[in-house]
This record gives sequence, structure tokens and C-alpha cells, in this order.
Amino acid sequence: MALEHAILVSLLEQPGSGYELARRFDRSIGQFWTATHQQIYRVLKRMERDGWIDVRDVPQEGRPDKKVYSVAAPGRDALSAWLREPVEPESVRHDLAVKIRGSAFDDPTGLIAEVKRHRAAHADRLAGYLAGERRDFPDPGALEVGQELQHVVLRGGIAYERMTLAWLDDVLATLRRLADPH
Amino acid sequence: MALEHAILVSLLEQPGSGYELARRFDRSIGQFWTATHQQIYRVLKRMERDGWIDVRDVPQEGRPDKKVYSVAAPGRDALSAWLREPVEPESVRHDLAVKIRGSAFDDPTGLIAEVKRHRAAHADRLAGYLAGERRDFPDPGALEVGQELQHVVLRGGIAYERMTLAWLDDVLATLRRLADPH
DNA sequence: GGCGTCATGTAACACGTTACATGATTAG
DNA sequence: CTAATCATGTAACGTGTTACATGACGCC
Repeated sequence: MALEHAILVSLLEQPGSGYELARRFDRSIGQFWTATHQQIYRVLKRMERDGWIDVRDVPQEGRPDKKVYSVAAPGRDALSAWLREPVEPESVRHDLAVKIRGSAFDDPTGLIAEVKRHRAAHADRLAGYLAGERRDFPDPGALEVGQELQHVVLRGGIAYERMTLAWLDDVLATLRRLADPH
Repeated sequence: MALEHAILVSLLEQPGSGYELARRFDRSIGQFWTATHQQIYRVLKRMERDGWIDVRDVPQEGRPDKKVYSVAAPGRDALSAWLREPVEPESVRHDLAVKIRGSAFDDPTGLIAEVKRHRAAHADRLAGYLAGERRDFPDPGALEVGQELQHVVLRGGIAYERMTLAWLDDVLATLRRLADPH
């Protein structure tokens, strides 16, 4: 129910096409919300139909034309209303945790490679976030409100990845201990 | 695609009814996978039809009869096969992060109450996990394989909640700074 | 008398994923 | 020639959520 709100926030930060939104959902926004281009196009249609966003056809040379969306007044109102509604603290889905507990009924050491793969992926994400932080927030203090808020969300992503790396190391140590208890 | 696997793991740890599974998905399993009873009944039907699980009707007195499910050989095989398949590192969905960035276009200080509410919910979860840890794993070392694996998953939940509490404090401090810069 | 727990389900709808489809431009 | 990037979409399917439905028991 919040994809439309994530799109509103992104378009308020910067108007853009469905394609551009899809790329943002793979990068900065992907930190806290994911969506594929198929989902985004579908929701953009509905939002346009409901008058939440405006479209402007932008012809381009050397590449396909695009439709640039921006937030209209009813969209802004919808976002405001949603901001005032309480939302449930998120619930997590970790396939890896299911696998860890499931591997008690199979071969726990078979999971080591998989856990290492996840560790590498999270290390990459952390490196990406830290690079983004150096690039976008080099000077702490003296930031605008929007910047401050983007920064605190990014700090959350960084904290999440650091925590996850430490936990995956704990998981690896546990799996190795089970494989070879002294 | 992993609800059925989460159910298999739970039924291997302890056979039970749909209702019992739903309660587990609100507690220990809810730490890394959530599901409502409607979802669970639907998937149990499918799993039974596919021969992954066996049912036994258990008449009860003073309360409704129940159907106790346990994992059959094909279910065990399906779990083994899934454990050998790689899964994608999970992607997160945080309504709260959407709200934080969105509040730049509204009133950031209006979020303070909401963030406090989330903080309290996460503090509760952490307290619950820590109580579970004291109850189920009082004696580190000397545990069976299944216990060790359950414990390392629980440690992940504890680390997640601690990280989240620290981040929410960071968010609160940021929102207050925006409300009243010296 | 009403609420909470135990126990099972159906139905409709919203949301997410995967596969398919098109077509131009640029880089290797 | 092949792959990647830019740009938009449709269709089918699977999963998750919300609402509705039933009924007995025990507690306050």
C-alpha cells in the first residue's frame, strides 16, 4: 500500500519518468523499498488516472521519448494524509534464517557457501552506501531539511548492513563449530 | 515461495495444527517470517495435496478437534532441494523510512510521535527475544545442533532490534534538531 | 452478556513476480 | 554481431491482506 507513497516522495524530490523511477528503486530508494518497472508503470497509470500526478511528454533525440511525471496537489494531499496515519512496524522476511533453522534437518555445513555469498552481497551494499554518503553528505551540519532526512535514512541502511555483516560472521562461526567441534 | 519451507521447518521442529502454526508465526518464527492463519491453511491444503505432509485428526474434549500435520518424505526432500538452491539476499520494506524522507515535504516534527511508537514496539520485541534467550538457551555450549541454529537466528533478531533502537534514537535526535536548531 | 481462546475455513481483492514484447542507439 | 542502455508496456500467475463465517468453552 506504500509503493504509491514511495513514488510520491521520489517525484517530490525530483520529477522523472517511470524508467528513471525504476532505477532509483534499484539504488537509493531500494535501500528501504523495492519495485520493478512493471509495478511502477502500473501504479503510475493509476496515480495519473486519480489525478495524483501530472505527465509531460518529453521528446528526445537519439533515444526514445519519455513521460516525465510530477506530483499534483491531490498527490501531495494524499501523502500528507498518509504521513499522519500510523503504520505498523515492519515485519521481516529472511529466507536465510529459514534455511539456517532448516539445515538442522539436513547438512548445516552445506550452508557455508550460501552464507558467504550473502556476506559478500551485504559488504557490497555497505560499500555502496558509504560511497554515497561520502559523495552526498561530505559536510555534516549546514544541510537542508530534506538532506538531513535523506542522510538519517542512509545512516539506517549503513547500520543495517554493518549489523548484518557481524551477524553473518556469527552464523559462519556457528556453522564451522558444528562442522568441527574440538 | 518460502512460506511452505518455513512451515516444513516448523513442522520438523514440532508437528502441529494450522492454528498452532499460526501462533508460532506470531512468535519465534515471526522473527524472520510472518503469515496469517488464512495463508497457512491455504498452503497446508496444497502441501497435503502434494503429499509433502501427513494429517492426523485429533479429537479433543472441551475444545474443537484439530488436524495435526507432520512432514512426509517428499516434504523433507523438497526442503533439502530448496536448501541447496541459492536465494537472493532479502530486500527490505520500511514504511517508516518512506515517511521520514516524505516528511521533508510536510511537517517533520509531526513524525516524532510515530517514531516513538515504533521505538516502543521494537523495545518490546527486544525484551521478548531476550526473555526467550534466557528461557531457551541459559547454558551456552553443550547444545544440540538444532538448538545452536535456533540460537544463532535468535541472536540475529536481537542484533536487529538493538540496531533498530539505536537508529530510531538517531532519527529522533535528527527530527528534534530540525524542530529547534540552536 | 460480552470477550478471549481454540479451531477451521471461504471469498474478494491488492500487490508482487516472471515472462513476453517492441524498438532505437551506442559501445565493444 | 552482441550486449547494454534507454524507454514503454501487456499478460499470467502467485502471494499476501482483509473481510466474513461458524461454533463451543471458560472467565469476569
